[in-house]
Amino acid sequence: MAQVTVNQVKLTLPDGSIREYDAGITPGEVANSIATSLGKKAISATVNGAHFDLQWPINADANIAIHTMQDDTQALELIRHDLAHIMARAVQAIWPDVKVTIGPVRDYGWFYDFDRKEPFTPEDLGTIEAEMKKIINARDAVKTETWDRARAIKFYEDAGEPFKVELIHKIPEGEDLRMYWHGDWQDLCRGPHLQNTGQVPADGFKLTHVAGAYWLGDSSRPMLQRIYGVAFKNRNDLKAHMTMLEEAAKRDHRKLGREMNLFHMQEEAPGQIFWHPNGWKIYTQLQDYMRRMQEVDGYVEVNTPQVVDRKLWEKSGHWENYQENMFIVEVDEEHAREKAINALKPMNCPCHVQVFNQGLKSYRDLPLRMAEFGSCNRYEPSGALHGIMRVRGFTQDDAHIFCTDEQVEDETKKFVTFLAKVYADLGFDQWKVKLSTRPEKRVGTEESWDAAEAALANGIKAAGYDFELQEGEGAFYGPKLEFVLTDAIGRDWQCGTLQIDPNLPERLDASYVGQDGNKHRPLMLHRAVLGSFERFIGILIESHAGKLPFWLAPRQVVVATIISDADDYVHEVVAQLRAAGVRAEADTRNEKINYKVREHSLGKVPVILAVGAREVEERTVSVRRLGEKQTSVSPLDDLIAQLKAEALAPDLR
RNA sequence: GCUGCUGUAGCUCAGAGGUAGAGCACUCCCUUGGUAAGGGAGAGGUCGGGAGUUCGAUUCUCCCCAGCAGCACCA
Repeated sequence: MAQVTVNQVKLTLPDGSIREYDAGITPGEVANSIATSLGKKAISATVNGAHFDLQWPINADANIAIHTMQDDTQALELIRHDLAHIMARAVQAIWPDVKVTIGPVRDYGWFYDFDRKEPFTPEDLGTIEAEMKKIINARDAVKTETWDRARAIKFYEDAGEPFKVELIHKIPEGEDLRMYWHGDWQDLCRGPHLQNTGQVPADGFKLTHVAGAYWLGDSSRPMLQRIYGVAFKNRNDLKAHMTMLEEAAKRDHRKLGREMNLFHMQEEAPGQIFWHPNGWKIYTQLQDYMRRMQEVDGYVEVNTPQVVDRKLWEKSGHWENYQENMFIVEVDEEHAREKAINALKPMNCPCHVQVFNQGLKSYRDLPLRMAEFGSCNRYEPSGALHGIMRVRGFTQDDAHIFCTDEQVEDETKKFVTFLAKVYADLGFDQWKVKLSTRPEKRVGTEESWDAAEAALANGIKAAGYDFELQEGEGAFYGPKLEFVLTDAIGRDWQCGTLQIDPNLPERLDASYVGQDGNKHRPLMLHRAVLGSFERFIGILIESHAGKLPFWLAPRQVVVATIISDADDYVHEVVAQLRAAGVRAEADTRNEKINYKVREHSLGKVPVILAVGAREVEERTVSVRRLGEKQTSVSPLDDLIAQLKAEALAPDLR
């Protein structure tokens, strides 16, 4: 008699106990075997670190942990992923001719891309939500199978789903394809999923908006319609999330910029900023601070032209590679001695090499750290513009460090240390560093890339920081570091950067005389700490919700009268504060103190001094700090001494 | 640049095929009030720009510009 042998697998549970099962056992069955109640509560499992569907077979010894809805990470991933499918099913139920594509989970929710002629309207979102709730209430079972490629392709060709067919062609040969069914609705999907649609909380999700998105992220491919949703385990979490978004919207620098009268922008100069006195005060304070800091750190400051002949841009390579982003200036023949085509500089680097190239440089001059608060203009695509964070006219706190290969690592360490000090001074403790390595299209030898990438990695580690790797994201000439801050609603913005560039010194023929008496080519490190003043100020405003630290606040003190008999004293107080280096203004308007306090509080003025008969009499002021309800009375001289100290920039304290 | 949405007073917004309205802000008057809006009066708009349909367009249609969300881009 033939003996049937079934392989056994040993599964190790989180408590360390080991159970044996027939190979091919599913996590669902394992959960049931542990306890019926666990079987009912189970939603998925982690098997050797991978997130497993309850229906997937386990064919080898493994560590296993069964998940329930109590496990937030897994529960939310499943809920959001199932909702992506449920939404796609709802859309196809309402509009059967819509083609489906992909629908991944993302922060707080998911999206799904559809191909449909007519645009989805905001009203459609409500219709889709209602249909989704029907599907959830139907509690349809979720089933999964693996299919071979040919069968899956045939299936999607018959179903008229061309995008799915294309996706399958992108999946490596030999891999089985996992098919999922939510009820009778089918999708190609990696999984895992919940076991029935009813496990998704019907009141914990919301469709938020529709937007275009290119198929496969490729702008030469068709544009699809992407519907975004957010989902949580219950209604309260959803509500909390929506409240958080409302709060974030209040910190939007575009809104605060208007309310605090910092700047404006208008149609005639898209992507460029009209700085008002208040906003410009922030800007100049920040610039003064950076200038002092850079001087201490061994930089020299230069200033270079705005409008430069195309000849230089041809030499630097910008004319060929960057022209579509440049503002081109053609000089009218009648006014020009010779007809010339110029461009507004999009970057400072070529000009800095011109400064470097004046006179002979020795190895003793290196590293040469050349800084400029360089105004640049770039013709950014219209859709990329965003408040003052992404603009067409901006000023970088730019510098180029001319140095030798051997100096790169030390310069990197020095720079990162410098940047960290600045960020800390400005109130940023949370920032990310990304190291972008060699891209496919590149110049230079493998050895030089090895060395450059290692120098950056070692430099940043030596400074005591960790980095994320972005493979293949470097510039064509060299690797780079990006220092990333986050805005009010969680969007990342690159601020600081450090890039190694052997290319531009070569193209523009920069050289120094080495110890050996021969000419050598220096490396160039492009670097910025804030990135651009415009973007950085945008981030500053959002992260402080407009309540800037005292030294940066454009309006630091308002001295407000309670009665008009206090006018003279108020003017005296303002004069003394100004003499002490504090930005102070008088508010002697014929309004009640309540009104004045409200207005200046909304204006984010950090200190309001109220003055009535008592204060005049006693030569004191009543002090109210922004955000505090309580007031205190202080002798005028004491307060002035205190605010004078507070008004100092961090590096001057 | 692409898809969709939006554009009415300084700001936030309502409105309708018959050349516009609110609140706040602004100006003036009354009020001198002790910590987040005291009262009254007044002034303020080529309804983003251009063309078309119509007796008549700010409203409907088309084109352009700008903004917003996302995608793409980001030397």
